[in-house]
Amino acid sequence: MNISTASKLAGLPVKTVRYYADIKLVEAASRSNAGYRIYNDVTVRKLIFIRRSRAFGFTIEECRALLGLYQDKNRTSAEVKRIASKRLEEIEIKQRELQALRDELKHLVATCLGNHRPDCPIIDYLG
Amino acid sequence: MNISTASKLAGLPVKTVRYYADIKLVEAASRSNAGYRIYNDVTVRKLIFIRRSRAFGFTIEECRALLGLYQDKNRTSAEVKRIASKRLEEIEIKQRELQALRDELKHLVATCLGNHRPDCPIIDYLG
DNA sequence: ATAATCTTTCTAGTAACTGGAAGGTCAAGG
DNA sequence: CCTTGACCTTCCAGTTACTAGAAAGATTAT
Repeated sequence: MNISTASKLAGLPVKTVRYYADIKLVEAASRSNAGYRIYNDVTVRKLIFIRRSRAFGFTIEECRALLGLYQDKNRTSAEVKRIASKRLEEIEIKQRELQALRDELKHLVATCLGNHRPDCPIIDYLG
Repeated sequence: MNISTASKLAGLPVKTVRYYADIKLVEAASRSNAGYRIYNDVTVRKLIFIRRSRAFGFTIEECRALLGLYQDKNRTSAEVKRIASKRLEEIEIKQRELQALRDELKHLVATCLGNHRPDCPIIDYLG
């Protein structure tokens, strides 16, 4: 399987697939005579795992840890839960920040007349 | 006023103050005989404006636009409102994404026993 | 005079890719 | 056999918004 096939199966851009091998997040693919990368199902499965972990906002380093656990048959679910809980907490903090931001900005936008005059509560607030 | 004083008044790190001049977000400060940057209140005011705009998540380029409007006595509040509304919409999109993510991750974390055994619904889901 | 605390410039690193150039390979059609 | 187009390779640079650190000069306090 060439890189573009693997990339389609994994749902990742070709460049990203190469990149993940460059940073050793997945093992380097073997090569054809011409030097083309050859992919197998196991690596594709890992790429999918990474894509989904990334979609959850796990950093590459967290993905590396999760991937280690994914492959480690001696892992404990407690380890996995710890990483996921940490991420969950980060998400919830971000949510509260965004909510505060939104409320304030929404208020400003609502107050601004948005007409041809220069008076603007948004600018007044920021300045 | 030296850079560290300006930096304290603006609530920004010294490095950041220099950086904002490097990218011409604010005008370059004048210099003392020894080559030290000398700051005035007007620039400090702009730095504060930028800091607050950044805290709202406006990008540097958006700050540049807002700063232009901030200084432009012929601006219309409609222009400002447009930029702020766009940012508001981005925030709300991000909020919906985060909410979906949180719900899913929270469910996974709740389902995971988090014990010494390897069985883990989080890993199962990701893989 | 000396030490501590500024300040300067410069380079390079961060996260996680992405874009593009220059060139080699492969399969299909004429 | 040749060409065309789609693939593949490597390498370098750019993105965002700073931040870290080094080497060296200036200022201030004791």
